[in-house]
Amino acid sequence: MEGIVINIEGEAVELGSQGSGRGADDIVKKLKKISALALKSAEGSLFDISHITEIAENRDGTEFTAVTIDQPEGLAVCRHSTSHIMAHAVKDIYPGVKVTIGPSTEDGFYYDFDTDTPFTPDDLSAIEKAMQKIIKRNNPFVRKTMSKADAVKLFKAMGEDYKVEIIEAIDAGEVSLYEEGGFIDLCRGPHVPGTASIRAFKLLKTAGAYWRGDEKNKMLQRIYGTAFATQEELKRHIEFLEEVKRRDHRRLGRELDLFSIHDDIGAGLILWHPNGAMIRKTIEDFWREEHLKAGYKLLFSPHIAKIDLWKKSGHLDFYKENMYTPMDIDGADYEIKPMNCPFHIAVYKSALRSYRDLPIKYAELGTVYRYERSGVLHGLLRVRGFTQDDAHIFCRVDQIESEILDVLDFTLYVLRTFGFEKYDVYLSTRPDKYVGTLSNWEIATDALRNALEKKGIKYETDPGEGVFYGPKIDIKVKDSLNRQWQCSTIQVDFNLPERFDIAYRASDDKEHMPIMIHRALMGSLERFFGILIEHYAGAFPLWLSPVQVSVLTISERQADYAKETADILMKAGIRVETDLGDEKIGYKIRQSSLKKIPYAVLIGDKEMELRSLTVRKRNGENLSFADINNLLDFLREEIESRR
RNA sequence: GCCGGGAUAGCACAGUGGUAGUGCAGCUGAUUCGUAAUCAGCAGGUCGAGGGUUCGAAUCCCUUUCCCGGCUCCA
Repeated sequence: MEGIVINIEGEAVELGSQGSGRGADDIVKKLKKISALALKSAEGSLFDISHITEIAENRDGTEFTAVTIDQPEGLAVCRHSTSHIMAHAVKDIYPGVKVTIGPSTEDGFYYDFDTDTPFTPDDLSAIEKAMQKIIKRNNPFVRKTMSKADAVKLFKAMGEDYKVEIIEAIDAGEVSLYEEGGFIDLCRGPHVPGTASIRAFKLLKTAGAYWRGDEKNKMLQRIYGTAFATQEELKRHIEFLEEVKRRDHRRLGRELDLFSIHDDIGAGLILWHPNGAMIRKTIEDFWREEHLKAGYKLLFSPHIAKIDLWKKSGHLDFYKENMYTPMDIDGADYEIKPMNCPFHIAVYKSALRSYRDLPIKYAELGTVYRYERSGVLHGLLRVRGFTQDDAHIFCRVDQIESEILDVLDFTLYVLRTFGFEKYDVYLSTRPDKYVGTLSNWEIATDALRNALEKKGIKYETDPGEGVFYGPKIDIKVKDSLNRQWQCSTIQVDFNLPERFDIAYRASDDKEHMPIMIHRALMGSLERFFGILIEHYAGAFPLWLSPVQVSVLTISERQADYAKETADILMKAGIRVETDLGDEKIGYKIRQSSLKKIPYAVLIGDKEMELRSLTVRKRNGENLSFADINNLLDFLREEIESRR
């Protein structure tokens, strides 16, 4: 065990055996003092603190760092251990339950159990109490190893069939077990030194989950929970979850009268109410304007097409489960469209194209219908009928990179306009099953990568995650709560040009096949709208607000003057509403605030006399304007800047 | 699709076999008020839909539609 160095809060401590360095017990003591949860090797693997001597024996010459709960890995270890404690508590209370797996997740942990009687919310608090007791006892987590055969025997004897199945699938001679207060679980580890290392946790909800995520397997009962370094952080997380609830677009959609979904119309089908429709109209106007500026041509295409089109496009082969059953029209089968691409190709094919025409960029707000399983529908975020902000760029291979560069700029500009400043970018490369030539894949993937690098955009590569027809770039925006949403996608396509045999005449006087780039910036208007509602918590910036200004009177004396004022604003293109009733001004302001109208113009005798305007911002701040033209200039400036 | 929970007035909810309720919103009247809820009165329901059990069903049973939480995180 020569040369083992453990970094403890910046101090390098050498682990020695006889004479040199510090003894293992001594180091463990030191580690416990700083509440270290695990040790991390130079290459990033994690180990138990109690395992320190074994580490030393097996891993000479390696450097380790103490990991505490303040590091992401430490928090993950803590959550994983909490899931074990939960399983322990569940087994204590319900001995017949079989345990399966219980990993840590991005913001907590879960454990899946096989039980005939699902857990209720009352069960959760009982389990929590049992967990508190286990934590209080500070049982040490003890790591053991045994041969696969012995482990199988052990878990078979315990009746833990799932563990047996897991062990049998493990590709190693030995497996590790963790024991804590008599509860033994198969686990790779590492774990916190003792149960008292868990300081703040909460069980959150129960859910059904298939064994190994496969719907052919048995449905298990999952319990979700989370754990944090301190009660304070746990409290903050719970407040965050409440904030998420407050911003729920389905709730705000009803409160602000933006959209609705009806049983008798159908699941996953959206009605846009006047307020929502106004926002959509504003988004669409912006979208069209910017596309024209960026050199796109706008298209409209029908909602249905003959089934042969979908056979030719290949959708019937690879997209069938998302398509509705065809309808018979005069003896021919028609399909409702799940995508817009075949129509855009038909427009491309409607004339002979020269290399000089390329790139040709067609854009359409195309409404498509896709079958989604009933259980996955979710407000505006997962629907069955939606409008894609779709575009197809037909270009030569040598144009791919510059087109991608343009699309990236365009995408980020559009996302920024909607207040999305932060995003993560992913480059997905060739999967195992693919169409097109290897050289084309290489050219296209390089083009995407070069474009990202030229822009200096940080990205992650997802190897093999591309679509079968070409590589792609996905952009996932982060909203104001730092939640990630995928909206934008840029995909190269070798498949459709070939299937539809599209061509252009090149300078060599021969026919060549163009490459297609599919791209969507917002993805689907419905989904994007849902994300926007949550991002802004319903308080849209002025340019998007369905009602921009409310005109409120102090008493009914000012009604006529208020009407005049509102009329001037309306004629100037401001979306305005009035509240001239006999309620008190406090009530009217409350109503205006609840509707999240950006500005309220308050009109009393004073304003009427001086012809000045008092304006209350949504946040309570007061502004005053000498006359209505000053207010108009102010509003116009804010609308144009799209702040 | 599957597991669990749910559907009661426009909205949020209470009501476990015996005459359907509360708050907000709505309507009417009073009030005319200066920065987030003035007061009073009135009206509003095939208790998601269909079937069954019962003297009697919002309530119990079956079917069905829709909604909600999940179903990638691999010991």
